Amino acid sequence: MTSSPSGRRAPRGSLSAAATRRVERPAPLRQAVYDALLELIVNRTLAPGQHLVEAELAEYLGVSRQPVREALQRLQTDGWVDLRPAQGAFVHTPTEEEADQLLAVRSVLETYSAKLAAEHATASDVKLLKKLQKAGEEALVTANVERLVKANADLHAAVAAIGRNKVLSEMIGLVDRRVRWYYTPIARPRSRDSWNEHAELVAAIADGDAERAGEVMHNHAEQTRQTYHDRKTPEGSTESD
Amino acid sequence: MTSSPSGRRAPRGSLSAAATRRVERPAPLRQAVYDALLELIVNRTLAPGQHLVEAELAEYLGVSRQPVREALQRLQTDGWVDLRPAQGAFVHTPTEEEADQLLAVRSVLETYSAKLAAEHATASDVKLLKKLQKAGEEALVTANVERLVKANADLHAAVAAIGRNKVLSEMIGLVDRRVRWYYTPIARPRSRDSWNEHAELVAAIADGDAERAGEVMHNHAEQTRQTYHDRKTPEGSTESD
DNA sequence: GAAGTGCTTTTTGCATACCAAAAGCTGTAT
DNA sequence: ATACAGCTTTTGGTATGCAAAAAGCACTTC
Repeated sequence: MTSSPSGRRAPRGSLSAAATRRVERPAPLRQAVYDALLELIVNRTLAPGQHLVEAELAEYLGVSRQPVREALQRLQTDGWVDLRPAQGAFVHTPTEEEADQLLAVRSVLETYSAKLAAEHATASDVKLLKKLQKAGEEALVTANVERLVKANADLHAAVAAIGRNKVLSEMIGLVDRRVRWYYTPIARPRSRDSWNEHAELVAAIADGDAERAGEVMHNHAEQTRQTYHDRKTPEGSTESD
Repeated sequence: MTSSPSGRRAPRGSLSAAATRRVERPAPLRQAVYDALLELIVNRTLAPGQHLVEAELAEYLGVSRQPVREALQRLQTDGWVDLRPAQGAFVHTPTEEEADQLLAVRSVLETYSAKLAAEHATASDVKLLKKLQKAGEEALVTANVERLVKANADLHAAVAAIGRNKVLSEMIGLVDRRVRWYYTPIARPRSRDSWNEHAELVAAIADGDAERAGEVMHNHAEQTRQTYHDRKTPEGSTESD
């Protein structure tokens, strides 16, 4: 029972190099499961409407039902799956209405975020933004959709972080991820305009012009919303990848 | 998909009077536990910082650990408790910074909500608002804090509902509840002003004046925020502004 | 007496097993 | 075929066990 001298925990006393990192997190399994399932949902491996059976997921992921259940419940509160009372989890099927509402909320949150960013941005913040902007424009020329989407997400996240409002950042993170899920399949043609607007946004933030930053972001978000609407009624084409 | 006209919705018996009620919900236990714990937190039975032991809560509530765990995890994602990796749940301790951030987010969400309400309000919507306004003013004369808080919450929720944006409503619900948790203990002196502003808001919505409704709501929220700040600086404070 | 040390206890996190109830499916009798 | 009955699958919850981590305690040592 009390075997081995395995109790050689890190020295409690003079921490010495302890400052570097907090050792290793036990890495809560449910979090890993959550990430895995979210990935599967976002990349359409698990299709909207699909029934997710706990036991299957558990076996597939090599864990027991418990962490799967907990992950599914969190996925529900974040809007990725629907938990029907006695039937289990189904991948959420986004409706047009819901997408529009999400885009609207995103618009107001991001607009505020841009204002805050303009008010708080330091020189190094601006530097980071310009770096991200450049990365985005490079992705633009390679026409790599995945990279573009990521660059876009990174820039928006950076703006939110600069605003120094964690509550806001977190919300934007949640909303944006879902919006991106809906929007990604049709994101192609707007990229160029989008990054021009980003450039304008970065400039406004660099100038510390909150009013203008907010305005630019608002227009940016509304453009996206408009694009979504224009695009959504061609024919039910499932263009995946 | 579900639009198949055949509607094979299991007609087990010809429904008879089934239309009235959806039978009885199986009543998901974790939800009941969630509600119970939230109530205990909000009314300060469980104090901020307190360590919540799964087994204790389970016994206290007469359920097993599992639903308690699930409730605690949802309480975490909603910001009511902190789940420390290997130590369990602690009632969240709100910081001044966080409260302010929450108030700021609430402000922008509510402002948008008011605009939407003004755009969408029907005659019966306005009627409801006026009813709630009246209820609030009655609570005002009785000086019953609890009733006042509830009336306030009801009115804001009604405005959000009128806006017809579910995503927004839900978010406002989450944010407002937390704000109220922080704010309730100091809600006294502003009630009168607050309800005057509510009256103005209702009037603007009734007129369908989105611009004005948004403005009124914005001022209303910012006033609340200001009150919160004024109140929490009794003596020489370290204002980081 | 103070400080550092190991040991025990507590609690979480996950696995496993089991069961009742509900929803879905299937097969059979009429 | 249709309606009914029974079977199967799946959830939601209980109970239990256990490894690992944190906290608390007691004990030794200086």
